Amino acid sequence: MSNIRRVGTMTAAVEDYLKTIFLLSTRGEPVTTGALARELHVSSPSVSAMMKRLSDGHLVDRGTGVHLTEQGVREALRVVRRHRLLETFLAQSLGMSWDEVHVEAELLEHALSERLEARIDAALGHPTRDPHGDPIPPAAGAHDESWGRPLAGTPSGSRFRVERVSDRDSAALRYLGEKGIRPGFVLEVGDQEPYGGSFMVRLGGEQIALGQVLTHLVFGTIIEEES
Amino acid sequence: MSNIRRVGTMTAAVEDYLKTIFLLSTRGEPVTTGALARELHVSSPSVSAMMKRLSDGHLVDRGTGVHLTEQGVREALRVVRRHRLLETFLAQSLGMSWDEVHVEAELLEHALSERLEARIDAALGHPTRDPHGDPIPPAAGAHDESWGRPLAGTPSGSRFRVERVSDRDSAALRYLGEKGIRPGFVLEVGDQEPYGGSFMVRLGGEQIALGQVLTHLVFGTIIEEES
DNA sequence: CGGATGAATTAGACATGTCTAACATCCGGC
DNA sequence: GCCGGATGTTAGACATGTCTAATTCATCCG
Ligand SMILES: [Mn+2]
Ligand SMILES: [Mn+2]
Ligand SMILES: [Mn+2]
Ligand SMILES: [Mn+2]
Repeated sequence: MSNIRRVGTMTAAVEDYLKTIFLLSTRGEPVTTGALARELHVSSPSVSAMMKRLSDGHLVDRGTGVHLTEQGVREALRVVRRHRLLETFLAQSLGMSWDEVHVEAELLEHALSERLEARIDAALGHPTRDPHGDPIPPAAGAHDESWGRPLAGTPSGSRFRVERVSDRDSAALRYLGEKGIRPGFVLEVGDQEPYGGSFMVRLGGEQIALGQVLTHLVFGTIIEEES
Repeated sequence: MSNIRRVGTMTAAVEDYLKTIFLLSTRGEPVTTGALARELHVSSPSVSAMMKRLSDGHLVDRGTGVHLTEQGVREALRVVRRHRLLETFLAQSLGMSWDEVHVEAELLEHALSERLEARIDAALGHPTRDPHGDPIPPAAGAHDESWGRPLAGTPSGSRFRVERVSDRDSAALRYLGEKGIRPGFVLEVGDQEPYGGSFMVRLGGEQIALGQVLTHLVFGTIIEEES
């Protein structure tokens, strides 16, 4: 009856699996039973069972690890699009902070009709990035999910433009947001303090010390010095 | 895993059953297995099974028909509140027409967190009526769900203020909306054409003929002539 | 009073999605 | 070449929510 399913076999669970497979693989991480179980907070037998279902439904192929089929990618992109559009909407139109929107979007993404998706997209002026800098897949056409390089390991003295910040860790997001580290801002990279200490960066005259964990959540590019 | 459930036993299905029981009973209709099956588009054994579960969970009592317990009413009101807040939001903030919002809200109502509910409520300025004139239950405190009287049977010559329009029939809503029949407007009631013909009303100088079905979807009060 | 009718429940099945416990398999190190 | 540990799958169970078919039960009518 009035369930949260849409076309054919697309349930909230299937959508979350597809999305997670997509994100893991575009991050270059191996897509294994274990990785999916960890990521989705389910047991590995649950993942095994779901992979069987997705495979039967021609949404994934199984060789070494799991790979989305063309149709699987298409469905995954639809979910990712809804997720990121919703995050953008919640932040922009309802004033939610960037560390709150992910959890909300995680639920709403499964209940968003195509019509409402189009309305939100239009109301926002067809945005291409969500509040964390994640690219929003277009309704139709190609999508580029490249991550740039992590802030970790950036050589001292370079200038680093922040492009994306991982939205997984809400507390870290809040912390980074307070420090002003958001997509679009440029950091002057300083030294890594010895023995796994803080990573020093400068933003608008302010000196900021970032713990190891944080430098692996911030992605962007090194700006070539225009001499 | 990331399911659409919230506290304890509250699933989308349970929420829809509670809401439907609440609406049937406040409309004064008998709340029977058959009525619920019809209303929710499920078989009667499905309803029987769910009534057993709700009864075990102390959400309903079963004597002649089904009755919500105090806790059942509380939960039902929470769902109705979310539904109507969402309808109001979709209409007001996203420009959806009043015949589109019900279907959307039917899905979203199960995925709305308390936090987001509060945001939407605040953004709208704590509205008390949804686009169809249905009262929005407050987050806490008493709620009045009275329906007024149907337009059908209103004596010729009286003035009738439209207060609520049933949101069940989308096509009828669109039609009524085009004619300008919305909550807040006052109709001058004319004659019922013979043999089950149209019901004639006048709105802002315009003569409108309403079919039988429509006059049972419009509710309001007769205005006492201020002489 | 007995049968037809209709409403509700019971019985039994299935799909989805999860779990734990047990088993299989692979791979690196010795 | 075998062995232990990690990784993954199978087996079996359970909760939720739905269905169809069969049964029960009350009621109404002749
Ligand atoms: Mn999700
Ligand atoms: Mn994001
Ligand atoms: Mn619903
Ligand atoms: Mn409504």
